[in-house]
Amino acid sequence: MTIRGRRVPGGYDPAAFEPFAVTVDLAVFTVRLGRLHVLLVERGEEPYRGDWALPGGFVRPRESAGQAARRELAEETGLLARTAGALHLEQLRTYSDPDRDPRMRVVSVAYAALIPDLPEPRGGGDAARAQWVEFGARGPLAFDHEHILADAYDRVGAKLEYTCLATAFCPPEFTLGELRQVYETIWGVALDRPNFRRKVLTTPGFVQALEGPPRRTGGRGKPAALYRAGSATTLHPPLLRPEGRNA
Amino acid sequence: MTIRGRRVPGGYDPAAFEPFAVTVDLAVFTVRLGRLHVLLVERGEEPYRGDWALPGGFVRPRESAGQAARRELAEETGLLARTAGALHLEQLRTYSDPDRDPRMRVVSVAYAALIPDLPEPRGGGDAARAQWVEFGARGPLAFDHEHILADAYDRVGAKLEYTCLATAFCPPEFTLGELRQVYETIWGVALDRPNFRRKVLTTPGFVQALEGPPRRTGGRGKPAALYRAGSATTLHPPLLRPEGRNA
DNA sequence: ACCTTTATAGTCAACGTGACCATTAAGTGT
DNA sequence: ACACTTAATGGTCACGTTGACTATAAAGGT
Repeated sequence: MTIRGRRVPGGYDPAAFEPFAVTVDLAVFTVRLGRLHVLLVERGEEPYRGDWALPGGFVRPRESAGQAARRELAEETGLLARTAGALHLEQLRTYSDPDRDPRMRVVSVAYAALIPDLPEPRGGGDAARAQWVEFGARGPLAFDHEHILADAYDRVGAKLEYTCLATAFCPPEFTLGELRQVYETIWGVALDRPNFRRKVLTTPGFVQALEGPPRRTGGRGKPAALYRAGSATTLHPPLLRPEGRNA
Repeated sequence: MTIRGRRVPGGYDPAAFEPFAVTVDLAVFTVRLGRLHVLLVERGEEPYRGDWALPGGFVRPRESAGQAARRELAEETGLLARTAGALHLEQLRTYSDPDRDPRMRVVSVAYAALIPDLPEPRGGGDAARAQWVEFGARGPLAFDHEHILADAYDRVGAKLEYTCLATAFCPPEFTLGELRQVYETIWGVALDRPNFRRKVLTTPGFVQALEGPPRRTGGRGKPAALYRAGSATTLHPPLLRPEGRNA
């Protein structure tokens, strides 16, 4: 069978059905002032006009979902231009409930992104306003974005345990206190300072000490040594969160 | 804007583009005779006619990708009818490279399925033949299925470490030796028998001892006690594979 | 000066794990 | 009948990691 000059699988004609739209949705996280924030846009149209939603948009005919995610993030927030490579972007999973969008059949590939607390987002394009909203302090989100965001949060929390992902929330140079605060903020627990330090420093490749004598203060207290993210990506053994189980 | 009686997002008309097709691809694993096997179908049409491919098919307009995965698995193999709930099905990730299918734009949601070595698959529908093929002993697969299968294998191997997933490969009643063989087969390593036993039995909810005096032999050696899968889904602490790092 | 805050150094016991060894209970081969 | 093989099961022991905790150092605030 041939449709629009392309062969399609026998016995099944996709053009006979109503077309699928494919979108990407982004759960962009950052840690700001010791609190987890999510990047949200305010919807300017129906349905869900005025509600918060995850940034995202349609995948174009000649790009992959990952490319679409990067493009949308740049378009709607201007983040990519400033942070360059200092960005962790990871595919979460795909949401395909037939009724997840009341207008038409939309299959959405969700991504989670982690960035340091440097940039200030700016709204643009379809998204009237893009803002950092504190996680947990927001009304219900449009579509199934509440569900997506919850999944993204679970994934990020879990990946902190066995990967070096936490450094993605930190600027290029950071103190161990800042790194620890990432864990404490996302997990919502207090970690023992000396134990955390020991764990991080004895894990090869997690962080890399900056030799220069420069030290920096976070406000009060003794100045801390500076570190950079190391070359390792996974933690062996993992840094498990205390007591509470994740599932 | 209204298309086919449905409102579509302003400024972007999905019908103006060539439509996306959405498919599911399945990486179905089982452990048979101490070796990992994958369920593959032989392609009956171009492109890749005669090559092996992962079972899968189009997502229909009124079903989710997960429902499509279950339906395709049943249609192409008849597995679901026999194994009922004894099946672990998990979304892997979505593959969306624009050129992954030479015929048209196809976005595929990949799933991994784990089943015990009970059923015998039967080809049907589009799939001429569905067969268990030993993992690693096969020619290149069609499309990007080689890539999908490799990702699925990595995921399964990793999840054995921190979940109770291994029991999904076992029949309802199994011995600790059979459970251990699942790990050894997929990880490709030998595990210390007493240590494995201790780990499994001291992890609450991993397995549940069957009180009846029934014992069973796997051929030679002392008969082993039988167990059922427990209620736990995650392993704390994890059962890490020896030495070699996964990444 | 004294307190608060944070970083850093170190100790100690509990726990989990890997490496072993020993025993039990079946089948196999002579 | 006997030794040999195989696999399950029971147990020990040393080591490494971790959680809890104490102590010291270096900054700012009052």
